[in-house]
Amino acid sequence: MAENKDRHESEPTAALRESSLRVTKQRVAVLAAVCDHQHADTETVIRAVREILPEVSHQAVYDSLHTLTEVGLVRCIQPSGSVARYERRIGDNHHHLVCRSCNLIVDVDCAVGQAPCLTPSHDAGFVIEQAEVTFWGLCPDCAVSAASSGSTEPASAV
Amino acid sequence: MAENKDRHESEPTAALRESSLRVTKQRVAVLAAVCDHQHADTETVIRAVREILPEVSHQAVYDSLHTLTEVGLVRCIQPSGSVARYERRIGDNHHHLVCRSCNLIVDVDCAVGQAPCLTPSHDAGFVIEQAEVTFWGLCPDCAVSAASSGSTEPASAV
DNA sequence: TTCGCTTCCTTGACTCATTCAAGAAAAGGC
DNA sequence: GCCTTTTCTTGAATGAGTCAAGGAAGCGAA
Repeated sequence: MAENKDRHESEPTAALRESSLRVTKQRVAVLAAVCDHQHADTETVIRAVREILPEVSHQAVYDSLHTLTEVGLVRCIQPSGSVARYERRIGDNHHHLVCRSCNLIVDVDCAVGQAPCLTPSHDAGFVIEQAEVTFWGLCPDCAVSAASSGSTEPASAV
Repeated sequence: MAENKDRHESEPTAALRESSLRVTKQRVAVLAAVCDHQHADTETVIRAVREILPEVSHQAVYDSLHTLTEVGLVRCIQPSGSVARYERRIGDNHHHLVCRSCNLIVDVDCAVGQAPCLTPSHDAGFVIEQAEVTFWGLCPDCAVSAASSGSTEPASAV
């Protein structure tokens, strides 16, 4: 228990200090929760944090997530039709596969090296900072279900 | 006025019929509004529709937008942190430039021909149907403001 | 043109993620 | 340990979007 907690706290604590943020147990817990639950939505983060700090307010979690996003310790992604989701993997240029059926999100490395699709055919005069690529489709499980049920609809069971 | 209205109604009407949808004045007006206001959010569409049909309900606009999206007459996009936005240009494989400062959205053609970034380095077993690419940056106006104010912050004036 | 079935629209209430605001509590430099 | 500043708690509010029921309109057939 204790060693588990220590393992979780040491890295987030160091990360907070490196970013010149005050180290509060709420922030440490939020950062650890995002580490443990990749692509978690805010509600999942709140539940995870409350396993360690039962009395934490949802506002503290929202504030922490915003602050951590601002300094770049976590990244916020929001596929169409989804609430905000957070991930700890940052800095590398990776993108996301999203399952249309079960909403599973999976990381994928960039297809074309470091700066993948960072070159639109015509940039309309924009100064481009970042390319965000989302692949929509069916995850392996849902694809199998759809195939075995003989249609592209997600299968209910069997 | 009248000819303007006719010009707007004839194309949407035909499009609705081709998609086997009932032609209602609400749907015609919604489709025309999306044509006239590329990347409009729902509120903008409602306002535009009410210039023609002052009594239209917001629910009718929501329903129409959903139906039109379902049959593929319009496309719904939702950049992170933005509400749903709709566009009439569909079928081609184009992507979007979004200005971080003023939220302007501009279409860009696909960088790599027809199926641009449709090949992630590792597909994790997903059956991929579509790649959605969003380029984040600064539009020409905001880039100029930022440069002339000597920082990357959006300039307030001057 | 009228009839009748089906789909669509209006009305009004509701959900839920997210934000706002004010005061209490905690972090961290001295 | 003290004091200032930042952060957290509490509680209410906002706003995009959804749900549900009944009335209205589209459109194919007669």
